[in-house]
Amino acid sequence: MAYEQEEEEEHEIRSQLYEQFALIAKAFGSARRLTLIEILAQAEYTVERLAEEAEISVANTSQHLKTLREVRLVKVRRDGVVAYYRLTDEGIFQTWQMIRELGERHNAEIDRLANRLWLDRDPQLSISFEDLMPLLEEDSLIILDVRPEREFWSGHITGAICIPLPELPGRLPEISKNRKVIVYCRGPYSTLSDKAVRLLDANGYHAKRLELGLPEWRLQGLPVSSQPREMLPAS
Amino acid sequence: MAYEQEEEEEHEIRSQLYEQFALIAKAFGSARRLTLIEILAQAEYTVERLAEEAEISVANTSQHLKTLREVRLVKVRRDGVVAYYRLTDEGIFQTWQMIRELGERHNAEIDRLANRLWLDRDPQLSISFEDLMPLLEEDSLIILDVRPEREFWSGHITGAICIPLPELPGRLPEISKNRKVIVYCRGPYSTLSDKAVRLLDANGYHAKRLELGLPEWRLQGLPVSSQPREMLPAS
DNA sequence: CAATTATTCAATAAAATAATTGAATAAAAT
DNA sequence: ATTTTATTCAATTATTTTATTGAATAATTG
Repeated sequence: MAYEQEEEEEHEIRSQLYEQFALIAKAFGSARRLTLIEILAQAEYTVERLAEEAEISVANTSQHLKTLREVRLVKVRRDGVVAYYRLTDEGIFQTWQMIRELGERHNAEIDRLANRLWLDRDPQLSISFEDLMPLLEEDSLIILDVRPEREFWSGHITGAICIPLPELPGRLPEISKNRKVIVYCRGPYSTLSDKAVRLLDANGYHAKRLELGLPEWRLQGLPVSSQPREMLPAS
Repeated sequence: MAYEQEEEEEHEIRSQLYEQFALIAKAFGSARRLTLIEILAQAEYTVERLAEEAEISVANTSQHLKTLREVRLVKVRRDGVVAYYRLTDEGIFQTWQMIRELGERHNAEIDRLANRLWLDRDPQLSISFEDLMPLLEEDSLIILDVRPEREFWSGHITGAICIPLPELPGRLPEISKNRKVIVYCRGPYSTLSDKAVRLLDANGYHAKRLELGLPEWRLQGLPVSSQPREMLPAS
């Protein structure tokens, strides 16, 4: 009888414990929150700028950030009225990446949607980290980061230059035509670099797109440079 | 205008894509489903046996398995009326482990609950994989797997012997008293090995508990032995 | 061929989650 | 001291998710 009761209680504790783990998984279980996580994997952001990047209303973004905060997936620091959000640690991005890879391996619908997103992504114009490595020796190579400036300063491939996509058309003259250009952005589902490659290609440049983004580059232990927070631009 | 519309459409596709990834995360977002995943990480199971192990009703277990199946976290094979479920690949357990580690790192409630579950787990009687390695040379060591037989045959530490916990009291004579015993089970939140260590200890054995379970051992690439499916016991 | 067994399905009621809207708060700027 | 700005909160409605119960299905066994 006492033994049965002990078993009962143990089962109850374990249920509560797994309920807590489930809360963490649930925090990843929303398209909007995954979008926020993807952006926060690039840089610390304020609620308003984050909402703008994610194309979600500010109030809704704030609510989702609250959910993420409750299970400690994100942290806030406050500077006056302004709240700066960032991922708690590298494990958050890693977990998102694992979920992403599960989907890529097993889910046909994901395959279909990814291909629609990549309609005009030419596989010939893509390059993996591995294939880039030997080319890094040549100094005739330009590595171009087309993410928003704030993301670049928060961490970029060492040696890369920063021209955010919206500014690229006006700043083409800054790029020498006789050097190969390698463009990268946030990750496999970000199309900033696709658009940059198309633009460069149309203007007679020899440009390729890195298959993965900065967070994946960092996770693989490849060289990243960044600016201390105090020196970051406002927006 | 056409550009705006293109942006619109891209946003829509990306939303749908992330919705798919969210479905996968949601599948991990239930205490009961995590319990099922934890058990399926040990071995293939039928619905009924799985329900029994997880202490969930059969109908409810079947429903949760359906959810897991829909996002391809589990696979079924059928043999007559009997359905055998198993995890689709190693990535499922890895993802669960990442979520578990996130919780352990950041969630105080999880810490509190784990400690209640481990009330009578003596840290002195625990040993890590790393610390076990040098001891493996001594052949005076007995490695004891106290999980259900089906889990043992599906994969166990090479050299281990199998005595399921419920049978242990009656089978103590099989264990030589002058050899150290290392007991293991499903993982850090399984208490089968705690109970075994307590029993052995009370009977004059020198027993310790492995901190992690078989799935973690396998994931680290340590030596595992198993029996082909056809040779597995029925229950 | 009836009975048994393992699994799934359908219906239900309760609970949790989502996005929108508009208001509240509180620091900073005028 | 007002006004502006960034963020959060509260209320609402719609939707989704959950566990239970009891029935349906379909392969085996007697």
